[in-house]
Amino acid sequence: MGVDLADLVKEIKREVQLSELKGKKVSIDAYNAIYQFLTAIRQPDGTPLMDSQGRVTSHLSGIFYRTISLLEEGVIPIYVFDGKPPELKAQELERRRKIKEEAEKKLEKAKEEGETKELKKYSQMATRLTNDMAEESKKLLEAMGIPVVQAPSEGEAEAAYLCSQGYTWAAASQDYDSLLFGANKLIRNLTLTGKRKLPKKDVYVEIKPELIELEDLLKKFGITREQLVDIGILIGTDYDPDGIKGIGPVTALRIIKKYGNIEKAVEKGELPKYILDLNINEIRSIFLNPPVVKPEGSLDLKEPNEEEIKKILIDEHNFSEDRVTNGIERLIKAGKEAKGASRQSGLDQWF
DNA sequence: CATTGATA
DNA sequence: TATCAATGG
Repeated sequence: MGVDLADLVKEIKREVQLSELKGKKVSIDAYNAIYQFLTAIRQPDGTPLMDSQGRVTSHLSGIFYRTISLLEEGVIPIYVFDGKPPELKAQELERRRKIKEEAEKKLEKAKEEGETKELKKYSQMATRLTNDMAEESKKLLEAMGIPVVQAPSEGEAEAAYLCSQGYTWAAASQDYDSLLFGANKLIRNLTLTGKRKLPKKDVYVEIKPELIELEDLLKKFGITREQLVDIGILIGTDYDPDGIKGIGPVTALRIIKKYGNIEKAVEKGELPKYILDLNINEIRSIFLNPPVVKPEGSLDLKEPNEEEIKKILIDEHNFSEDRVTNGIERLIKAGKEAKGASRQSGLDQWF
């Protein structure tokens, strides 16, 4: 979910060519990416890819092939995994859990009635990202020689930190929260095919990677990051999911620009008093001063462990040997070239 | 979502 | 060689 800044961001976002990212590192919110794979990589009837034991493998397919393709484009992905969520996220997590439960019930019903459309819709809604999936994704990436960072708390916060400290050129996620966490650059729709099907119909639309620069956003609206966070709180974040009733991005922007911050706006009677009970300062702190860690290793590509990749994908999850072997070949070749491109971009010399 | 294979 | 539906696990 995350904060819905679409209406504000649309003013300054721009398309970005994958070629512009050549030789650059990008920190990727792993949960965000994996979840995307789990919902998107499915058969027409909504069934995800599964191994012979019925375990879902859509995420492994997505990670394996997309990572290789990114590397072939010269982009070096750094996957950042979530740690322990902030206490204030409990309500949002509970809300999501309930939605999943409802979706599972509706899915069972759709199964009985054999409604293909409903079946697909609810099986996507019922998608869960388990710990096992995250751990196995991490293992696969490590076997591929791709840098993995374990965040102490929110992965998105860590990915933003890596970007703001220059470890990565940009942070990739579908959520705008990255901007509140301080990522200088956010890339949305970091995909290769550029095709995505619309939720309802079987229509495909062109989806191109887009770049949003924090500085452009703040300049455009004449606000600080602190004020952007206040705007987020009014709209609603994972830590106050409902936001303030009746206040969307435009109103929130107007109010914060006019009064400077939430407290002043409440004081002047522009916002209801109950907002002050929302742990505003704690939410601000989550975005402005989140728990993050310096990456342990070098964030450089390593030699792929061919045997380990094959063990995970072929032996344990029934991937086609031909496809995996071919993928590993591409991976090795692209890895070497990407390293070269990284050296040329000069980004490495900072460290 | 990404790749493959059929089609022209 | 380009396009698109089918397939992947």
